[in-house]
Amino acid sequence: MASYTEENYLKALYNLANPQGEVSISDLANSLNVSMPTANSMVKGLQKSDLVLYEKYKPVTLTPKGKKEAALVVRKHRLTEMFLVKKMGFGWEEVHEVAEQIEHIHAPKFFERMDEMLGHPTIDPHGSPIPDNQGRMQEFSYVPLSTCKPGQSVQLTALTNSSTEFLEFLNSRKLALGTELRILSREAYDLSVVVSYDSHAQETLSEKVSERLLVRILE
Amino acid sequence: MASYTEENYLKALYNLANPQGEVSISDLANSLNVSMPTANSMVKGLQKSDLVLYEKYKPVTLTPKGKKEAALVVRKHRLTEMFLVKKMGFGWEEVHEVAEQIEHIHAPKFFERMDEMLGHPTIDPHGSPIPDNQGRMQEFSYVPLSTCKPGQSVQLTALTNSSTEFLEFLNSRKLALGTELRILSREAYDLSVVVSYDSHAQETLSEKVSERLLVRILE
DNA sequence: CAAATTTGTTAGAATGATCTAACATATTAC
DNA sequence: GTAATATGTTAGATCATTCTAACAAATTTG
Repeated sequence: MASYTEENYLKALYNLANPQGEVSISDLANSLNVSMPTANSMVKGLQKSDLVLYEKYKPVTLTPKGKKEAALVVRKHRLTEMFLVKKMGFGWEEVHEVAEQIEHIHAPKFFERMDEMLGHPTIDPHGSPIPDNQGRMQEFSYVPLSTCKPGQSVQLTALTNSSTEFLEFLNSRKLALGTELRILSREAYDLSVVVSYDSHAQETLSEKVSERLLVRILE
Repeated sequence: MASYTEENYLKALYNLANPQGEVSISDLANSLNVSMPTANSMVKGLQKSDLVLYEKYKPVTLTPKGKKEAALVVRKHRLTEMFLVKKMGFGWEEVHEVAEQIEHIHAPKFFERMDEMLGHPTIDPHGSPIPDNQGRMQEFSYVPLSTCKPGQSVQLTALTNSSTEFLEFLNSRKLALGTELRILSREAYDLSVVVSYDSHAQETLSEKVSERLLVRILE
């Protein structure tokens, strides 16, 4: 069984994977705040346990076994976030650190009960999909707000970044998952997007923000 | 801040302490399923952090600082057990293993919310007291079993006499500190008390014995 | 394409938590 | 009050996870 540390490596590999499923040693080291030699030697260990594929000077890939283990950790993380928000009155911006710890608890029944109490949710409070108990993830077709055109109506469904600062920014603008936006215009000079929603008749979102907001196109 | 492992040592010392607060290295090692040299070297480390008092060949004692840290871990453990039973539908017999893990989570708000949702409980599902958020344990007033009334549930908590014979008598009846007793009846002619506990459906304790058993009334 | 930069690897060491073997001290029992 | 037993300590090793320093390969850039 993977250690606490190994679980964190698996999760990072899962989250950092490019469309080919590859992660560089430097991205891995960076994301876990460890040195490259550390990441390198841990990857060799994960390879011995058949959790990753790895060749010198090549990027790392999760094996099916590693991917499933990683997905189950992610499942525990996202179920926990949902539980904290829906059942324990936490704000969505403050659940990440706690979930980072609880995701390593080994107690299937604990997470099964969360799942039942939440009615088997498929997305977490930030709109990220929750893998099922076999580690399978449902597919979504989200697009970044930055790729949408004026005149379109879209619904905010997920985020590519869940940093506290970003969530606090969204709170300050009363933007939440599920909010419906109408795209008024896109400024050519700085690529910012002007939208209206609810009581906000006109709100300008910078390119940086609009790239991180994933939306479902309504019309 | 104490590591996961150190927290387990502190908790064991807290739970194993005799009335003088002392714990032998062998009891400590035994309770944690580690070798004596391991316990010995960990204790030296805890001493460096001012969490225990220790002299070669002498029993170990928690410092006030160590005792407070230990009590806060115990608090998290017992609050968690209560939460699992009352809010998540667990049976009281299956919560221990999960609580052993969750007690090490560092997230004050998580446990504060549990505490609020449970209405600030003072005992856990097994009848053990829950230390407050300053690590203080409520004091219980012990009464002799001989003064209790039929129908009451009590927990054996202390003895007025610790002679070998008395302890051996208690051992022979599988009576230990912490055992919960239900008082079935009191015989008028010899003042003996009939109790049930664990697998002992019915056990008669003489007046002499029941005067020497100090119990905490549970209900 | 050669130089500069980035990325990755090896070697060697440190720390925390654990072990076994061997020895020392305390306690118990005759 | 010795001898036997139980308890405690030291020394030395191992394993997981981490580091820095030095070197090697791959990629980017002029």
